[in-house]
Amino acid sequence: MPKPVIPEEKRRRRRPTKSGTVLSERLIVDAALRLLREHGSAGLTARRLGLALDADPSTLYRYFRGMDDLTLAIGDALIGQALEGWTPTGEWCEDLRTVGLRIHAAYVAHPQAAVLTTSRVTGRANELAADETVLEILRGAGFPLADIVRIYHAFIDQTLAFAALDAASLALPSAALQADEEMWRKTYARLPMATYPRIAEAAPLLATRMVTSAYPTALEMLLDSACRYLDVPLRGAGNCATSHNEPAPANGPIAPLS
Amino acid sequence: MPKPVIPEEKRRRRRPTKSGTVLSERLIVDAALRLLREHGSAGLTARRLGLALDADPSTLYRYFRGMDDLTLAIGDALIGQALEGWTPTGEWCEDLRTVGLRIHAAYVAHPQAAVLTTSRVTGRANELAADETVLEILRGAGFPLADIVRIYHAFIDQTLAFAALDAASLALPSAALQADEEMWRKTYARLPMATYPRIAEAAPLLATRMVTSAYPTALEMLLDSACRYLDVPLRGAGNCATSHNEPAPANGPIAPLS
DNA sequence: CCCTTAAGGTCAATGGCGTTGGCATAAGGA
DNA sequence: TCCTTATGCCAACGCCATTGACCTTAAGGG
Repeated sequence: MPKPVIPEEKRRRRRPTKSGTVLSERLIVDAALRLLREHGSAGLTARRLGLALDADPSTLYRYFRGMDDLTLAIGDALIGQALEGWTPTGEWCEDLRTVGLRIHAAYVAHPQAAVLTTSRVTGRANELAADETVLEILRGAGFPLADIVRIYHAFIDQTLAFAALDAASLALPSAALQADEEMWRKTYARLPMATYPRIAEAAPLLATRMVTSAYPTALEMLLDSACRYLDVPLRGAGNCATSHNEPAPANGPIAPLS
Repeated sequence: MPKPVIPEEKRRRRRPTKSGTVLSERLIVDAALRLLREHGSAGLTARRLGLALDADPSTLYRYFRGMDDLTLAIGDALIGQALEGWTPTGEWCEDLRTVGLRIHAAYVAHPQAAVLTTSRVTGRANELAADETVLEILRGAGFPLADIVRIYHAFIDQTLAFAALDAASLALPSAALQADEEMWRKTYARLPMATYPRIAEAAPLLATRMVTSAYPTALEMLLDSACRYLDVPLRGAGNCATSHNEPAPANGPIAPLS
């Protein structure tokens, strides 16, 4: 067992644990999700997981290379849930909206798990299926390939990015979460009009809006831009005063600015 | 020291550490940023920080309530860097673009630190100043207050969300990072046309695009939607087939869907 | 139906982590 | 110069992930 690679699902299930249950990847992932919900995103520990499964912590290393490998398996499960049972209607705008909201909702439904997995790229089946779906929807809308890829990129990363952000808020220990929410009601609401005039005048609206997710709004703006672009590919009159013909001018690399 | 609240910046600096240096919040935060860059986002530990400062780990608790408090201070520093030295031009669209790209860049320049702080709300001075700035820009554009708040919310959360997502990629151990990038070139590029036709046809474009940040594209689409909305507040003909009059219809709460 | 074999459990130990209580000492006001 | 106390240090506690050695028992051939 120094570094004995873990056998795949082709394992001939063998010994039950001392309490009688027979382990499996599925069983472990489910237990992990339960632990995450109950103890927070930092509450998934090998010891606790062993305790929850009535098995020794070291047993987990028969199923996963380490805790990181386990989190990838958890992420795969979440993606799978997102589009489970959904079928496209053919209305590209509606379909894109639904897919976005579903993926976002699936992650946000398991915030503590989402925090650990949102930014990981697994290349597994469920992830591929989701990508294929989005590309297919955009193709059906009639975009040229270059625009399909541009919009796909913005759409999927925006969805994952908001999922991660919103999940992170929800995954905070409840004390910190309440503190954050009350920040908008108390701190921000009582800022002096003299030094923070714009925050002060917007405070009531901010207090109600900032405690919700901005994803629906941002998604709608993205869809809006794509819709209008389908009619008028290049920006006509009445746009931003600044001039640039490409809707997505320069995509910098993710960038080691140091 | 059971729970001896930490005195504020009104501390009369006193003893130097045994190696002669006199500690300060600034010094500690800088050292923390250095550690994060060198050892990754999980590499900031009290022990290592103590080592880097030639001070006992427990000394840090004279300056911060705990490691969490320290991360908030780090986040504050990042926000401060983002808008340092910038002044608005008066062109709202350009200003909004610049502010967005600057905040995004500031976080992405310290990916390992950004991972820890992007989703936290501190309510400190630098954060407040940034919020005030964005609201002021939108007000100057002529939006009514309700729209100011709507767009502000989408803009700031989108910026932070992408910053977090992109930072998370960069903060991965370099081995995992290369693996992710090659995933698009190898795994995705060689998927069978039969089962994944859309991915297959888009593969070359995906390979070059997916390894960059989608933030510039998404930001441009948001600005595009806002710009056009300023001219035509309610959606006219030629929009999405699905009907809804509000650009941002239902903002769900961040949502315990359980 | 028994016997071998190795898969898959358990145990114990290692080294790292955040955090805290007690103690020592030097800085700065008097 | 002396006293107070802010601020540093030390040692210890109870977590954590991971690993190597050992043991138990089910699987599957004979």
